[in-house]
Amino acid sequence: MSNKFLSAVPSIRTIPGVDVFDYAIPEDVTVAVGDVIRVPFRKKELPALVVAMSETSPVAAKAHLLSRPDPLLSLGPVAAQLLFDASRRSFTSQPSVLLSWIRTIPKRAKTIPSGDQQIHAQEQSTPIRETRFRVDRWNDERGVLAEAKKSRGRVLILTPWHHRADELAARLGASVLHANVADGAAWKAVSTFASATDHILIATRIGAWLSAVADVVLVDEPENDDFKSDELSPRLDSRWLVAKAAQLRPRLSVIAFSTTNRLGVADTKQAPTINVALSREPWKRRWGSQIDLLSPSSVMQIEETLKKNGDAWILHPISGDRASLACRDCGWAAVCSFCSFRLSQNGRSILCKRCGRKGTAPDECGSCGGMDFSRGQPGAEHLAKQCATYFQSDRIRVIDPMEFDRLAHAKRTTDQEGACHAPLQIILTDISLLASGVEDIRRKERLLIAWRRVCASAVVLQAKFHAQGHEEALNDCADWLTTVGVSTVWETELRERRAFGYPPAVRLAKLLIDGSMDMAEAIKTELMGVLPQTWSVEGPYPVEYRSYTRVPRHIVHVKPPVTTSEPELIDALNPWKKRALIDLDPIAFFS
DNA sequence: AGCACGCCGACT
DNA sequence: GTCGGCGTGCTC
Repeated sequence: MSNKFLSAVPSIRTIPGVDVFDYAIPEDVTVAVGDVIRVPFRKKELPALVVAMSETSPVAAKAHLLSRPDPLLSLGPVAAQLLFDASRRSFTSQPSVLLSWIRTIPKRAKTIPSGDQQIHAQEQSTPIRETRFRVDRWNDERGVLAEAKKSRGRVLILTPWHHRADELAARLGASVLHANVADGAAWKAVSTFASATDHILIATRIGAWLSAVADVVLVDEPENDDFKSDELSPRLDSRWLVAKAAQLRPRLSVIAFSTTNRLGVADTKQAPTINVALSREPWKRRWGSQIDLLSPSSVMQIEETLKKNGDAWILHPISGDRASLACRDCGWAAVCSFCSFRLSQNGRSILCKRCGRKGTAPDECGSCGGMDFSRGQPGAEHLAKQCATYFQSDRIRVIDPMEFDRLAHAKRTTDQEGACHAPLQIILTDISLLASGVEDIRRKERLLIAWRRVCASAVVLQAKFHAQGHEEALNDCADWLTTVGVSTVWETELRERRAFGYPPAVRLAKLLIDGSMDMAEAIKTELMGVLPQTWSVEGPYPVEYRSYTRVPRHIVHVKPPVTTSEPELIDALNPWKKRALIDLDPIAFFS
């Protein structure tokens, strides 16, 4: 009765350091590294990824015997390596990372027929590795759709938002994977993709790890910071996963599709010029309009469009009724009880835009007892009510940028199906709102990217675009639509970041420490004692806007020289992963 | 004896 | 990070 052993990473949340568990298997059973199996764990059965095989085990005495470890899926050794690297990079345990990849597997999931060898890479000509800059990333003759149809093998398309994934999947007749896909369907998407020879899967960032088994990865808008997870999700960047998979698999093709090149990446002067039918109008103190947020000229343009049986979309980047729930008398602002983000209001209900939790608006100010919450800026709901009363038309809609993106994609599809081309007028209430909620140092970068994204959609929709806002921002934004304009802004931005010591001009790692200032100071002192003299350590900076119920949080900045490699940085910070959440600055995509 | 609660170490 | 084993202490 001789046994051998396999080492597996179970799909479960564990603390850093609890990574791999050994199980005994009969000598004559074959299991491969990268196979997904079920293992007993405590009182449960969990999905697990086989990461190593061995003849002996240091924990042989307590290793359970798996008499029939039938693989449910074979992902190949690269998946195991990618899991290891992703875990190191995110300073979280391998099981926790795997849990974000494979949540639950249906009870009745089929096992792979024994002896059925998976093919993990197609015979391919030279792989493609490039970023393409396009006004219309999807429909361009060398855009996402064309490339997806042309590609052979397993094609993984990554896109930032659910609605885009659904839209793309519908257009390509392909399967889809995102957070709203139910467990059973998600497993089906993953297992079908991993075991198919020719298949297209559209996924949001949660499917980025599948680049471990894909033949071609197409990335829609990798420059988009919305990709980056907030502090509640695993600290993994899908761009990083794709780049790492590409590094591990020389035959993998990766094509990224962008409208704007990222700040600080080598490919300057590549952002395409966007020829949008643009008019601009600076805010005036009193423009005597019937509608709060629209100038008389905007109102007129809408009326003309409606007269021609056209549609008017008012882009107002504040969703809900009010920008935030803030007291007029004392300035107190309601914050989410879970994540402490400022809450926005929509009628009587409140919404946290960071964690998505909903609730009912408080009756009175939590600080002074006042009842007037009108201090926040009017939101889209508020504006929509005014517009409905004034224009008396159902061809007018008030939308935020996310909804705009969704509508733009939907309308493009119906237009292509031969519907009539009614004229479309888009009004942007205030350009600077496109970058609201962004820290100062990155505001211009975000504004430029968001602005170009909106304008590119307007071009694709063949719409007329009217932008309101402060004079200064409006003056600049026309230049941002040109190749030269973007490159000029990026140059000045980089100079500024250099002056203020901000990424991407410097490397920056953030340690988020939950605890008192003293505790954060202590960690800073430790860091300074251990890290090389050439690295600077700054802070701790207290994090504001945290509710009383939560422990205070402090941030320490670690700035190694720009020449420091990623593995060096990871190794240096690794000892602190149990006492701090560690964020490395996002990497450049194929720089 | 039967059960609720909470602490603390182990999970293979 | 959970889970669950086990000790404590309260109730029937």
